[in-house]
This record gives sequence, C-alpha cells and structure tokens, in this order.
Amino acid sequence: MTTPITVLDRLLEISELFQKDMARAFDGTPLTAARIRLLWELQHSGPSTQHALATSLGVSPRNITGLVDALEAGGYVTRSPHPSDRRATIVALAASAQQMMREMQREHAELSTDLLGAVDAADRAALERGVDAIAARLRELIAADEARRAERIEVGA
Amino acid sequence: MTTPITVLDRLLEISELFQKDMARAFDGTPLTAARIRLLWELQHSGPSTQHALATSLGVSPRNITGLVDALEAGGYVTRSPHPSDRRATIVALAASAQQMMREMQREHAELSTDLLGAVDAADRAALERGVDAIAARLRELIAADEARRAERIEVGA
DNA sequence: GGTAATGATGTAGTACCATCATGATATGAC
DNA sequence: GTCATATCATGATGGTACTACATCATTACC
Repeated sequence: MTTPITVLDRLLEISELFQKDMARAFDGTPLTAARIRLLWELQHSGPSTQHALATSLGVSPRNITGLVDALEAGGYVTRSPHPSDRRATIVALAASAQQMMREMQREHAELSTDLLGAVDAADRAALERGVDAIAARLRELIAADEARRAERIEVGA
Repeated sequence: MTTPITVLDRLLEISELFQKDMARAFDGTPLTAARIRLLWELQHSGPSTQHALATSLGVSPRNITGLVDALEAGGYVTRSPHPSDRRATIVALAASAQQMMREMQREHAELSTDLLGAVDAADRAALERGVDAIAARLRELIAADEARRAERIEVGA
C-alpha cells in the first residue's frame, strides 16, 4: 500500500522548492506574492490603469490601490495621470524595478540552463515533450473543473 | 532577444496550476496552506506534541496553538493529554481527517496516472529521469544557497 | 445641461499568519 | 522541598490580502 514516488510527487516537490526559493529571495524586501504578481503583470502588459490591473489580476480595484501604494512606497512603481482621462491613473514599473525584472529574467534563464544541464542530454527532448504534455493536460483538467463549477453556480442555489 | 519557452517556464506554470488547484479545492473549508501543512505533517509523523509540530514546521509554538485551535474547531484534529507528561498535549488527526487525507492521496495517485497518461509512452522513462535530475539539482542549489546564507550570518553582523 | 456610468480612494471590517511577552502548570535535577 | 526548565495558553501587536460600501471627480450619454 506504500505509494511509489511518482512524477507527480517530483513535480510537487519542485513546486515547493520554487516557492521556498522565491520566498527567501524576497525576504527582507517589501515584496510579497501579490505584489510580485502585480509587477509581473506590469512588465507583461506595460503601463496600465489600476482598473485594468484589477481586471487582469482578478481582484477588486480597491485592493489594487493598496498594492500599488505599497509598491510605490518601495519605489518599484510610479503613478502618473492618464493623458486623456483625468479620473484614471497609470501605473508603470519604475526604472529600478525594470532593471530588477530584467535581472530576474536573466537569473531565470541561467537557472533554466543549469537545471537542464543536470539532465542527461539524451533525455532532454523527451523531457521537454513530457513536461509540455503534462502542463497541457493540467490546464485542461483545471479548465474542465472550472467549467463544471461555473455551471453549478449558474444552475444551482 | 525573446526568450524561448523553456522547461523551467513549464515547470513554473505547472507549479502555479497546482497552487491554483489546491486553493480552489479547499475553497469553502476553513483549511488554508498553513493548516494543511500541519495536517500533512501529522499524517506523516503521526500524533505529535505541539512543541514537536512547532519544531518540524519551523514556526513558533504560539503559532501552532492558533493553527491547532482552528483545526480542532473544524473537527480535523483532536487534542489529548500526553500519557506521561501532563504538560504536553498530543495533537492527532481526527478520524474524518484521516479519511480525508486518504482520499486526497487516492486523488493524488489518480491525477498522477492521468498526467502520465498524457505523455507519450516512449517518453515516460526519460521524463521520469529528467524530472528526478531537476529536482535533485534544485535541492542542491537551494542547500548551497542556504549554507552560504547561514555562513554569512555566522560571520557577519 | 442633467443623469448615469466609471476610476480611484477613504473607511471599515474580516481573516490569516506570524511574532513577542507573560503566566500557569508540570517536570526533573539537586 | 526548591528551583530552573519545558509545555502550553492568552493577550497584545503588526503585517498582508482581501472585501463591501460610500464618496468625489470626471467622463459619457441623450
């Protein structure tokens, strides 16, 4: 009845290790998961209104205000007026944060090659295919679950 | 200069998907990451004193009291007196929680075979080797980083 | 030009995780 | 028996992540 160590176990372990590493990397800074997510979104989509951030991150606009407050106080982000809509404010990565994100990406790439280097050269192609397949399947499963859940809400209660 | 999608990216994505899935799975219950970690530890090491839990989870005893309070209120865990040391209380998984954890492991195993099923049969062995190698390398890197950090504290400041 | 929607924020509140300081009780060494 | 130590509990604090509701300026609609 003892379960063998499966690929899934390894993936979960890797997931945990990543989290641990992230947490330690940002220890001592005011950066937290939610704030980093916002920075990531900014780097990904460029300067955005707070409303846009709220939508893409799936949280309330009020929450964005708080997150941006903290990031602005830390110098990671700047607020500037929207050129045509005087209600809106535009949030953008500060220069230092852009630098930091670039650095993160560099480290990310380094880590990537390092980890891949630990894999037997003959296994790499198969590994890549396998990991892709697993990610795809996982996305599929989650999407299906989400759909089921949405339907239940639609119909029930 | 556009970075290609690497294995690391996929692994990070998988990591995120796992987290998302977990969060949704326990939505509506009083279970949170910290509490689940405690349940996991209990299942892994069996009934334990709070002090033991504090040590193995690396948090303050006070924090354990709070976590156990919540889990006890939810019926996931029981407190009973230590047979020989009347200071200590022993925390154990309640029967229903044991059932739940077994169920989780079953689902875990199912998911594992499901995901592996999405991988081309010819790639599976290589995938397994590759994922193992990556996990090992990651452990190594983190251990090295931890050692470096510990030394710095030892020496500096 | 009046009314309704929009964008950000102030206020207030919930819940969680984590800490330290303090105190009660039990243990174990002397 | 006394006293340091260990185990746990409580209270107080602080920080984060969210929410809902109300407010105010601005913009869009007719």
